[in-house]
Amino acid sequence: MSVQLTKGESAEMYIKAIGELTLEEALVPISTLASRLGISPVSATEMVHRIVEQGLVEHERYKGVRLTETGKRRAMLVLRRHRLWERFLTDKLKLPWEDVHDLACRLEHAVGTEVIDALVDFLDEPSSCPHGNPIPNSEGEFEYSDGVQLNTLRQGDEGVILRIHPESRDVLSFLAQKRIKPGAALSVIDVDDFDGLLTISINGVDQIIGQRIASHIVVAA
Amino acid sequence: MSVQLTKGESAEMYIKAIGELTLEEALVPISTLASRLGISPVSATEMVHRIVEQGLVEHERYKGVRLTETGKRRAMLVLRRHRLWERFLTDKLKLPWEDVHDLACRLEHAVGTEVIDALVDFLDEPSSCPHGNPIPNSEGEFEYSDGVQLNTLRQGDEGVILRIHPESRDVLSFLAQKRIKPGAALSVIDVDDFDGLLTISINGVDQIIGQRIASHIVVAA
DNA sequence: CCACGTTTATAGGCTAGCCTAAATAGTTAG
DNA sequence: CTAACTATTTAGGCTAGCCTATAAACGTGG
Repeated sequence: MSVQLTKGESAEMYIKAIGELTLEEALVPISTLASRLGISPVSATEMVHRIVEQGLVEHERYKGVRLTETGKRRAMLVLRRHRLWERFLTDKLKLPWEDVHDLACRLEHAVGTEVIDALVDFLDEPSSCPHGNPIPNSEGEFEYSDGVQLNTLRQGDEGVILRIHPESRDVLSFLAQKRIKPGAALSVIDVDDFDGLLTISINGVDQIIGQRIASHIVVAA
Repeated sequence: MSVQLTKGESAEMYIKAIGELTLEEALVPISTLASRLGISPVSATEMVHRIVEQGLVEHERYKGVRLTETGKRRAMLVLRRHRLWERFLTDKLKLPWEDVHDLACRLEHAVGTEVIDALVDFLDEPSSCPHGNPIPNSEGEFEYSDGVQLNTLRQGDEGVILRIHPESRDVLSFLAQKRIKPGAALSVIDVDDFDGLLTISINGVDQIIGQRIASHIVVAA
Protein backbone atom coordinates (compact mmCIF):
# COMPACT_ATOMS: atom_id res chain seq x y z
CA MET A 1 0.00 0.00 0.00
CA SER A 2 2.33 2.75 1.26
CA VAL A 3 0.40 5.97 1.28
CA GLN A 4 2.38 8.65 3.04
CA LEU A 5 -0.02 11.09 4.62
CA THR A 6 0.30 14.53 6.10
CA LYS A 7 3.90 14.96 4.95
CA GLY A 8 4.40 18.68 4.75
CA GLU A 9 0.79 19.63 4.24
CA SER A 10 1.11 22.27 6.90
CA ALA A 11 4.13 23.74 5.19
CA GLU A 12 2.02 24.09 2.06
CA MET A 13 -0.68 25.88 4.01
CA TYR A 14 1.91 28.30 5.35
CA ILE A 15 3.49 29.20 2.05
CA LYS A 16 0.12 29.46 0.39
CA ALA A 17 -1.02 31.87 3.08
CA ILE A 18 2.20 33.87 2.84
CA GLY A 19 1.79 34.05 -0.92
CA GLU A 20 -1.72 35.41 -0.57
CA LEU A 21 -0.83 37.89 2.15
CA THR A 22 2.18 39.11 0.16
CA LEU A 23 -0.23 40.78 -2.24
CA GLU A 24 -1.09 43.20 0.54
CA GLU A 25 2.32 43.68 2.13
CA ALA A 26 5.72 42.64 0.89
CA LEU A 27 6.80 41.49 4.34
CA VAL A 28 4.27 39.40 6.24
CA PRO A 29 4.51 39.58 10.06
CA ILE A 30 4.43 36.20 11.68
CA SER A 31 1.56 37.34 13.87
CA THR A 32 -0.54 38.14 10.79
CA LEU A 33 0.31 34.75 9.37
CA ALA A 34 -0.59 33.08 12.65
CA SER A 35 -4.00 34.68 12.88
CA ARG A 36 -4.71 33.96 9.21
CA LEU A 37 -4.00 30.28 9.85
CA GLY A 38 -5.73 30.22 13.22
CA ILE A 39 -2.55 29.09 14.94
CA SER A 40 -0.67 30.50 17.92
CA PRO A 41 2.17 32.93 17.13
CA VAL A 42 4.62 30.60 18.86
CA SER A 43 3.66 27.67 16.67
CA ALA A 44 3.78 29.85 13.61
CA THR A 45 7.27 30.99 14.55
CA GLU A 46 8.36 27.36 14.95
CA MET A 47 6.95 26.43 11.58
CA VAL A 48 8.51 29.47 9.94
CA HIS A 49 11.88 28.27 11.20
CA ARG A 50 11.23 24.89 9.64
CA ILE A 51 10.33 26.30 6.26
CA VAL A 52 13.26 28.73 6.42
CA GLU A 53 15.48 25.64 6.79
CA GLN A 54 13.83 24.22 3.71
CA GLY A 55 14.70 27.37 1.80
CA LEU A 56 11.10 28.31 1.12
CA VAL A 57 10.98 31.63 2.97
CA GLU A 58 13.25 34.35 4.31
CA HIS A 59 12.69 35.76 7.74
CA GLU A 60 13.61 39.29 8.80
CA ARG A 61 13.57 39.28 12.56
CA TYR A 62 10.86 41.42 14.09
CA LYS A 63 9.71 42.39 10.60
CA GLY A 64 8.16 39.41 8.92
CA VAL A 65 8.59 36.73 6.28
CA ARG A 66 8.87 36.72 2.52
CA LEU A 67 8.85 33.81 0.07
CA THR A 68 12.07 32.88 -1.69
CA GLU A 69 11.90 32.20 -5.41
CA THR A 70 11.55 28.48 -4.70
CA GLY A 71 8.93 29.18 -2.09
CA LYS A 72 6.98 31.51 -4.33
CA ARG A 73 6.92 28.93 -7.08
CA ARG A 74 5.77 26.24 -4.66
CA ALA A 75 3.11 28.52 -3.22
CA MET A 76 1.78 29.39 -6.66
CA LEU A 77 1.55 25.72 -7.53
CA VAL A 78 -0.53 25.08 -4.42
CA LEU A 79 -2.76 27.99 -5.40
CA ARG A 80 -2.98 26.53 -8.89
CA ARG A 81 -4.18 23.20 -7.53
CA HIS A 82 -6.60 24.95 -5.20
CA ARG A 83 -8.19 27.06 -7.89
CA LEU A 84 -8.43 24.24 -10.40
CA TRP A 85 -10.27 22.11 -7.87
CA GLU A 86 -12.57 25.06 -7.20
CA ARG A 87 -13.40 25.26 -10.89
CA PHE A 88 -14.03 21.54 -11.02
CA LEU A 89 -16.27 21.61 -7.98
CA THR A 90 -18.38 24.50 -9.25
CA ASP A 91 -18.44 23.82 -12.98
CA LYS A 92 -18.65 20.05 -13.04
CA LEU A 93 -20.06 19.04 -9.69
CA LYS A 94 -22.32 22.12 -9.44
CA LEU A 95 -21.44 22.69 -5.83
CA PRO A 96 -22.21 26.07 -4.25
CA TRP A 97 -19.79 28.95 -4.62
CA GLU A 98 -19.39 29.38 -0.91
CA ASP A 99 -18.59 25.72 -0.26
CA VAL A 100 -15.92 25.08 -2.84
CA HIS A 101 -13.19 27.12 -1.20
CA ASP A 102 -13.04 24.97 1.91
CA LEU A 103 -13.45 21.78 -0.08
CA ALA A 104 -10.60 22.76 -2.39
CA CYS A 105 -8.44 23.36 0.68
CA ARG A 106 -8.66 19.65 1.39
CA LEU A 107 -8.13 18.53 -2.18
CA GLU A 108 -5.21 20.83 -2.96
CA HIS A 109 -2.78 18.73 -0.94
CA ALA A 110 -4.03 15.35 -2.02
CA VAL A 111 -2.60 14.89 -5.48
CA GLY A 112 0.27 16.08 -7.63
CA THR A 113 1.16 17.11 -11.14
CA GLU A 114 -0.17 14.06 -12.96
CA VAL A 115 -3.74 14.61 -11.81
CA ILE A 116 -3.55 18.37 -12.00
CA ASP A 117 -2.31 18.32 -15.59
CA ALA A 118 -5.12 15.98 -16.53
CA LEU A 119 -7.58 18.20 -14.69
CA VAL A 120 -6.41 21.23 -16.65
CA ASP A 121 -7.12 19.42 -19.91
CA PHE A 122 -10.46 18.22 -18.65
CA LEU A 123 -11.48 21.74 -17.62
CA ASP A 124 -10.18 23.32 -20.86
CA GLU A 125 -7.42 25.34 -19.29
CA PRO A 126 -9.42 27.77 -17.19
CA SER A 127 -7.71 31.04 -16.37
CA SER A 128 -9.43 31.94 -13.13
CA CYS A 129 -11.21 30.39 -10.18
CA PRO A 130 -14.95 30.89 -9.62
CA HIS A 131 -14.20 33.82 -7.34
CA GLY A 132 -12.21 35.62 -10.00
CA ASN A 133 -8.69 34.86 -8.85
CA PRO A 134 -6.20 33.91 -11.55
CA ILE A 135 -4.93 30.34 -11.87
CA PRO A 136 -1.13 30.22 -12.06
CA ASN A 137 0.28 28.20 -14.96
CA SER A 138 2.40 25.10 -14.46
CA GLU A 139 5.46 27.31 -13.93
CA GLY A 140 3.69 29.16 -11.15
CA GLU A 141 3.27 32.34 -13.18
CA PHE A 142 0.03 34.29 -13.48
CA GLU A 143 -1.33 37.71 -14.29
CA TYR A 144 -3.14 39.79 -11.77
CA SER A 145 -5.25 42.54 -13.26
CA ASP A 146 -5.12 45.80 -11.34
CA GLY A 147 -7.89 46.56 -8.95
CA VAL A 148 -8.69 48.32 -5.72
CA GLN A 149 -10.50 47.16 -2.63
CA LEU A 150 -14.14 48.23 -2.55
CA ASN A 151 -13.73 49.82 0.86
CA THR A 152 -11.31 52.39 -0.59
CA LEU A 153 -13.87 53.75 -3.06
CA ARG A 154 -15.77 56.98 -2.40
CA GLN A 155 -19.29 58.08 -3.11
CA GLY A 156 -20.04 58.20 -6.83
CA ASP A 157 -17.22 55.82 -7.83
CA GLU A 158 -18.10 53.07 -10.28
CA GLY A 159 -16.47 49.82 -11.31
CA VAL A 160 -16.74 46.14 -12.11
CA ILE A 161 -16.05 43.43 -9.59
CA LEU A 162 -12.84 41.64 -10.53
CA ARG A 163 -12.50 39.09 -7.78
CA ILE A 164 -13.09 38.19 -4.16
CA HIS A 165 -9.85 38.15 -2.26
CA PRO A 166 -8.95 36.74 0.10
CA GLU A 167 -11.58 34.03 0.03
CA SER A 168 -13.22 33.02 3.26
CA ARG A 169 -16.36 31.06 3.87
CA ASP A 170 -18.39 33.66 5.68
CA VAL A 171 -17.62 36.41 3.18
CA LEU A 172 -18.41 34.13 0.25
CA SER A 173 -21.70 32.93 1.67
CA PHE A 174 -22.73 36.50 2.43
CA LEU A 175 -21.95 37.48 -1.14
CA ALA A 176 -23.63 34.39 -2.60
CA GLN A 177 -26.78 35.26 -0.72
CA LYS A 178 -26.68 38.80 -2.08
CA ARG A 179 -25.80 37.47 -5.57
CA ILE A 180 -22.63 39.53 -5.70
CA LYS A 181 -20.16 37.96 -8.12
CA PRO A 182 -17.13 38.86 -10.23
CA GLY A 183 -18.22 40.61 -13.40
CA ALA A 184 -20.99 42.58 -11.73
CA ALA A 185 -21.00 46.34 -12.30
CA LEU A 186 -21.40 48.49 -9.22
CA SER A 187 -21.55 52.11 -8.17
CA VAL A 188 -21.04 53.54 -4.72
CA ILE A 189 -24.14 55.37 -3.55
CA ASP A 190 -23.11 56.29 -0.07
CA VAL A 191 -20.18 55.88 2.33
CA ASP A 192 -20.87 56.00 6.04
CA ASP A 193 -17.43 56.39 7.59
CA PHE A 194 -18.79 56.45 11.10
CA ASP A 195 -20.36 52.98 11.02
CA GLY A 196 -18.10 51.76 8.24
CA LEU A 197 -21.01 50.91 6.01
CA LEU A 198 -21.18 51.26 2.24
CA THR A 199 -24.34 51.55 0.24
CA ILE A 200 -23.74 50.31 -3.28
CA SER A 201 -25.86 49.58 -6.28
CA ILE A 202 -25.21 46.28 -8.03
CA ASN A 203 -27.13 45.33 -11.15
CA GLY A 204 -29.62 48.04 -10.26
CA VAL A 205 -30.20 46.76 -6.73
CA ASP A 206 -29.08 48.69 -3.65
CA GLN A 207 -27.10 46.79 -1.04
CA ILE A 208 -25.55 47.75 2.26
CA ILE A 209 -22.18 46.23 2.98
CA GLY A 210 -19.76 46.42 5.92
CA GLN A 211 -16.11 47.40 5.76
CA ARG A 212 -14.79 43.92 6.38
CA ILE A 213 -16.78 42.38 3.56
CA ALA A 214 -15.97 45.31 1.29
CA SER A 215 -12.26 44.78 1.86
CA HIS A 216 -12.60 41.35 0.23
CA ILE A 217 -14.12 42.75 -2.94
CA VAL A 218 -11.63 43.89 -5.57
CA VAL A 219 -12.96 46.29 -8.20
CA ALA A 220 -11.41 47.17 -11.58
CA ALA A 221 -9.49 50.42 -11.24
CA MET B 1 -9.04 29.09 7.48
CA SER B 2 -9.32 26.15 9.86
CA VAL B 3 -8.60 23.02 7.89
CA GLN B 4 -8.15 20.06 10.18
CA LEU B 5 -5.81 17.61 8.51
CA THR B 6 -4.81 14.02 9.11
CA LYS B 7 -7.51 13.47 11.73
CA GLY B 8 -8.18 9.76 11.69
CA GLU B 9 -7.03 9.08 8.15
CA SER B 10 -5.03 6.14 9.39
CA ALA B 11 -8.05 4.67 11.08
CA GLU B 12 -9.84 4.83 7.74
CA MET B 13 -6.98 2.99 6.06
CA TYR B 14 -7.19 0.29 8.69
CA ILE B 15 -10.89 -0.34 8.46
CA LYS B 16 -10.78 -0.20 4.69
CA ALA B 17 -8.05 -2.82 4.67
CA ILE B 18 -9.91 -4.99 7.17
CA GLY B 19 -13.03 -4.70 5.05
CA GLU B 20 -11.17 -5.87 1.97
CA LEU B 21 -9.38 -8.69 3.76
CA THR B 22 -12.62 -9.87 5.34
CA LEU B 23 -13.71 -11.10 1.93
CA GLU B 24 -11.05 -13.77 2.19
CA GLU B 25 -11.29 -14.64 5.85
CA ALA B 26 -13.90 -13.69 8.40
CA LEU B 27 -11.30 -13.01 11.08
CA VAL B 28 -8.29 -10.98 9.95
CA PRO B 29 -5.05 -11.63 11.90
CA ILE B 30 -3.34 -8.43 12.93
CA SER B 31 -0.15 -9.64 11.27
CA THR B 32 -1.95 -9.94 7.94
CA LEU B 33 -3.35 -6.48 8.41
CA ALA B 34 0.07 -5.14 9.31
CA SER B 35 1.76 -6.53 6.24
CA ARG B 36 -1.07 -5.33 4.01
CA LEU B 37 -0.59 -1.82 5.33
CA GLY B 38 3.19 -2.01 5.35
CA ILE B 39 3.28 -1.30 9.07
CA SER B 40 4.93 -3.17 11.94
CA PRO B 41 2.73 -5.67 13.80
CA VAL B 42 3.29 -3.72 17.00
CA SER B 43 1.99 -0.50 15.49
CA ALA B 44 -0.91 -2.32 13.94
CA THR B 45 -1.80 -3.78 17.35
CA GLU B 46 -1.68 -0.30 18.86
CA MET B 47 -3.96 1.08 16.19
CA VAL B 48 -6.33 -1.85 16.48
CA HIS B 49 -6.73 -1.04 20.16
CA ARG B 50 -7.56 2.55 19.24
CA ILE B 51 -10.22 1.58 16.74
CA VAL B 52 -11.62 -1.03 19.11
CA GLU B 53 -12.13 1.84 21.59
CA GLN B 54 -13.95 3.71 18.85
CA GLY B 55 -16.26 0.74 18.41
CA LEU B 56 -15.24 0.13 14.82
CA VAL B 57 -13.78 -3.36 15.21
CA GLU B 58 -13.86 -6.35 17.52
CA HIS B 59 -10.66 -8.09 18.45
CA GLU B 60 -10.37 -11.77 19.35
CA ARG B 61 -7.04 -12.16 21.02
CA TYR B 62 -4.58 -14.31 19.07
CA LYS B 63 -7.21 -14.79 16.38
CA GLY B 64 -7.75 -11.56 14.60
CA VAL B 65 -10.10 -8.63 14.05
CA ARG B 66 -13.53 -8.21 12.56
CA LEU B 67 -15.49 -5.06 11.73
CA THR B 68 -18.48 -4.14 13.86
CA GLU B 69 -21.61 -3.02 12.04
CA THR B 70 -20.57 0.60 12.47
CA GLY B 71 -17.08 -0.23 11.30
CA LYS B 72 -18.29 -2.14 8.29
CA ARG B 73 -20.49 0.73 7.24
CA ARG B 74 -17.64 3.19 7.65
CA ALA B 75 -15.28 0.94 5.73
CA MET B 76 -17.71 0.54 2.88
CA LEU B 77 -18.12 4.29 2.65
CA VAL B 78 -14.37 4.72 2.35
CA LEU B 79 -14.35 2.08 -0.36
CA ARG B 80 -17.19 3.93 -2.04
CA ARG B 81 -15.21 7.15 -2.10
CA HIS B 82 -12.14 5.31 -3.32
CA ARG B 83 -13.86 3.61 -6.21
CA LEU B 84 -15.77 6.68 -7.28
CA TRP B 85 -12.55 8.65 -7.50
CA GLU B 86 -11.04 5.79 -9.51
CA ARG B 87 -13.89 6.05 -11.98
CA PHE B 88 -13.47 9.79 -12.20
CA LEU B 89 -9.73 9.53 -12.75
CA THR B 90 -10.01 6.94 -15.50
CA ASP B 91 -13.21 8.01 -17.23
CA LYS B 92 -12.94 11.77 -17.03
CA LEU B 93 -9.26 12.50 -16.60
CA LYS B 94 -8.15 9.58 -18.79
CA LEU B 95 -5.45 8.57 -16.37
CA PRO B 96 -3.92 5.09 -16.67
CA TRP B 97 -5.57 2.11 -15.03
CA GLU B 98 -2.55 1.26 -12.97
CA ASP B 99 -2.13 4.79 -11.59
CA VAL B 100 -5.62 5.53 -10.39
CA HIS B 101 -5.62 3.16 -7.44
CA ASP B 102 -2.82 4.95 -5.62
CA LEU B 103 -4.18 8.35 -6.58
CA ALA B 104 -7.63 7.45 -5.27
CA CYS B 105 -5.99 6.38 -1.99
CA ARG B 106 -5.05 10.00 -1.47
CA LEU B 107 -8.36 11.46 -2.57
CA GLU B 108 -10.58 9.09 -0.62
CA HIS B 109 -9.82 10.79 2.68
CA ALA B 110 -9.97 14.36 1.43
CA VAL B 111 -13.66 15.07 1.12
CA GLY B 112 -16.97 13.93 2.51
CA THR B 113 -20.54 13.24 1.54
CA GLU B 114 -21.29 16.54 -0.16
CA VAL B 115 -18.63 16.10 -2.83
CA ILE B 116 -19.13 12.37 -3.14
CA ASP B 117 -22.86 12.72 -3.73
CA ALA B 118 -22.20 15.34 -6.39
CA LEU B 119 -19.55 13.08 -7.92
CA VAL B 120 -22.02 10.21 -8.14
CA ASP B 121 -24.42 12.39 -10.10
CA PHE B 122 -21.64 13.67 -12.32
CA LEU B 123 -20.47 10.14 -13.09
CA ASP B 124 -24.01 8.85 -13.65
CA GLU B 125 -24.10 6.48 -10.71
CA PRO B 126 -21.47 3.97 -11.73
CA SER B 127 -21.78 0.52 -10.19
CA SER B 128 -18.17 -0.60 -10.27
CA CYS B 129 -14.64 0.74 -10.27
CA PRO B 130 -12.41 0.42 -13.34
CA HIS B 131 -10.92 -2.77 -11.92
CA GLY B 132 -14.34 -4.41 -11.63
CA ASN B 133 -14.97 -3.99 -7.92
CA PRO B 134 -18.46 -2.92 -6.91
CA ILE B 135 -19.12 0.57 -5.57
CA PRO B 136 -21.11 0.47 -2.32
CA ASN B 137 -24.18 2.71 -2.22
CA SER B 138 -24.56 5.59 0.20
CA GLU B 139 -25.69 3.17 2.90
CA GLY B 140 -22.53 1.14 2.47
CA GLU B 141 -24.32 -1.77 0.80
CA PHE B 142 -23.17 -3.47 -2.39
CA GLU B 143 -23.43 -6.69 -4.34
CA TYR B 144 -20.50 -8.92 -4.94
CA SER B 145 -20.95 -11.38 -7.78
CA ASP B 146 -19.53 -14.82 -7.11
CA GLY B 147 -16.14 -15.66 -8.50
CA VAL B 148 -13.03 -17.68 -7.87
CA GLN B 149 -9.40 -16.73 -7.88
CA LEU B 150 -7.65 -17.58 -11.14
CA ASN B 151 -4.97 -19.55 -9.33
CA THR B 152 -7.54 -22.09 -8.16
CA LEU B 153 -8.57 -23.02 -11.71
CA ARG B 154 -7.27 -26.18 -13.40
CA GLN B 155 -6.29 -26.98 -16.94
CA GLY B 156 -9.20 -26.68 -19.34
CA ASP B 157 -11.26 -24.38 -17.11
CA GLU B 158 -12.82 -21.35 -18.73
CA GLY B 159 -14.31 -18.12 -17.46
CA VAL B 160 -14.66 -14.37 -17.70
CA ILE B 161 -12.61 -11.97 -15.60
CA LEU B 162 -14.86 -10.31 -13.05
CA ARG B 163 -12.46 -8.08 -11.19
CA ILE B 164 -8.95 -7.52 -9.93
CA HIS B 165 -8.84 -7.88 -6.19
CA PRO B 166 -7.12 -6.80 -4.15
CA GLU B 167 -5.75 -3.90 -6.18
CA SER B 168 -2.06 -3.16 -5.99
CA ARG B 169 0.09 -1.08 -8.25
CA ASP B 170 2.49 -3.74 -9.45
CA VAL B 171 -0.24 -6.24 -10.24
CA LEU B 172 -2.28 -3.61 -12.06
CA SER B 173 0.60 -2.37 -14.15
CA PHE B 174 1.55 -5.92 -15.09
CA LEU B 175 -2.01 -6.57 -16.18
CA ALA B 176 -2.32 -3.25 -18.00
CA GLN B 177 0.79 -4.11 -19.98
CA LYS B 178 -0.68 -7.49 -20.92
CA ARG B 179 -4.06 -5.85 -21.63
CA ILE B 180 -5.83 -8.11 -19.15
CA LYS B 181 -9.03 -6.44 -17.94
CA PRO B 182 -12.38 -7.32 -16.38
CA GLY B 183 -14.74 -8.64 -19.02
CA ALA B 184 -12.09 -10.60 -20.87
CA ALA B 185 -12.80 -14.27 -21.54
CA LEU B 186 -10.03 -16.70 -20.67
CA SER B 187 -9.26 -20.39 -20.68
CA VAL B 188 -6.57 -22.20 -18.75
CA ILE B 189 -4.20 -23.95 -21.10
CA ASP B 190 -1.69 -25.30 -18.66
CA VAL B 191 -0.97 -25.30 -14.94
CA ASP B 192 2.62 -25.75 -13.83
CA ASP B 193 2.32 -26.50 -10.13
CA PHE B 194 6.05 -26.83 -9.67
CA ASP B 195 6.93 -23.30 -10.74
CA GLY B 196 3.50 -21.94 -9.90
CA LEU B 197 2.96 -20.68 -13.41
CA LEU B 198 -0.29 -20.64 -15.37
CA THR B 199 -0.53 -20.53 -19.11
CA ILE B 200 -3.83 -18.98 -20.09
CA SER B 201 -5.41 -17.80 -23.28
CA ILE B 202 -7.04 -14.39 -23.20
CA ASN B 203 -8.79 -13.00 -26.23
CA GLY B 204 -7.00 -15.63 -28.27
CA VAL B 205 -3.55 -14.69 -27.01
CA ASP B 206 -1.50 -17.00 -24.78
CA GLN B 207 -0.04 -15.49 -21.62
CA ILE B 208 2.06 -16.89 -18.82
CA ILE B 209 1.16 -15.65 -15.36
CA GLY B 210 2.57 -16.31 -11.89
CA GLN B 211 0.63 -17.51 -8.87
CA ARG B 212 0.74 -14.20 -7.05
CA ILE B 213 -0.68 -12.24 -9.97
CA ALA B 214 -3.25 -14.98 -10.62
CA SER B 215 -4.49 -14.74 -7.05
CA HIS B 216 -5.54 -11.15 -7.76
CA ILE B 217 -7.67 -12.10 -10.72
CA VAL B 218 -11.23 -13.11 -9.91
CA VAL B 219 -13.04 -15.13 -12.54
CA ALA B 220 -16.80 -15.74 -12.88
CA ALA B 221 -17.63 -19.13 -11.38
C1' DC C 1 15.76 58.24 25.42
C1' DC C 2 13.12 55.24 27.66
C1' DA C 3 8.89 52.89 28.76
C1' DC C 4 5.39 50.29 26.46
C1' DG C 5 3.65 47.25 23.25
C1' DT C 6 4.89 43.99 19.85
C1' DT C 7 7.69 40.15 18.32
C1' DT C 8 10.41 36.32 19.12
C1' DA C 9 12.58 32.81 21.93
C1' DT C 10 12.76 29.34 25.65
C1' DA C 11 10.91 25.79 28.41
C1' DG C 12 7.88 22.25 29.09
C1' DG C 13 3.96 19.49 27.45
C1' DC C 14 0.53 17.11 24.51
C1' DT C 15 -1.35 13.73 20.75
C1' DA C 16 -1.20 10.80 16.75
C1' DG C 17 1.36 7.45 14.44
C1' DC C 18 5.00 5.24 13.66
C1' DC C 19 9.58 2.43 15.12
C1' DT C 20 12.79 -1.53 17.46
C1' DA C 21 13.96 -4.86 20.99
C1' DA C 22 12.72 -7.93 24.25
C1' DA C 23 9.38 -10.41 27.13
C1' DT C 24 5.30 -13.17 27.49
C1' DA C 25 1.14 -15.67 26.19
C1' DG C 26 -1.25 -18.81 23.20
C1' DT C 27 -1.58 -22.54 19.62
C1' DT C 28 -0.37 -26.57 17.50
C1' DA C 29 2.27 -30.46 15.76
C1' DG C 30 5.12 -34.20 16.78
C1' DC D 1 3.23 -32.66 26.84
C1' DT D 2 6.45 -29.80 25.28
C1' DA D 3 9.02 -27.44 21.62
C1' DA D 4 8.51 -24.32 18.02
C1' DC D 5 6.13 -20.93 16.10
C1' DT D 6 3.03 -17.08 16.09
C1' DA D 7 0.59 -13.26 18.29
C1' DT D 8 0.67 -9.83 21.58
C1' DT D 9 2.36 -6.79 25.14
C1' DT D 10 5.68 -3.87 27.39
C1' DA D 11 9.16 -0.53 27.40
C1' DG D 12 11.41 3.09 25.40
C1' DG D 13 11.96 6.34 21.52
C1' DC D 14 11.13 9.25 17.44
C1' DT D 15 8.91 13.21 14.46
C1' DA D 16 5.51 16.57 13.12
C1' DG D 17 2.47 19.93 14.73
C1' DC D 18 0.28 21.97 17.85
C1' DC D 19 -0.34 24.26 22.90
C1' DT D 20 0.57 27.67 27.26
C1' DA D 21 3.37 30.43 30.22
C1' DT D 22 7.18 33.12 30.72
C1' DA D 23 11.19 35.76 29.47
C1' DA D 24 13.91 38.52 26.54
C1' DA D 25 14.68 41.45 22.50
C1' DC D 26 13.28 45.07 19.63
C1' DG D 27 11.39 49.58 17.84
C1' DT D 28 8.86 53.52 18.33
C1' DG D 29 6.02 57.44 20.38
C1' DG D 30 5.81 60.78 23.75
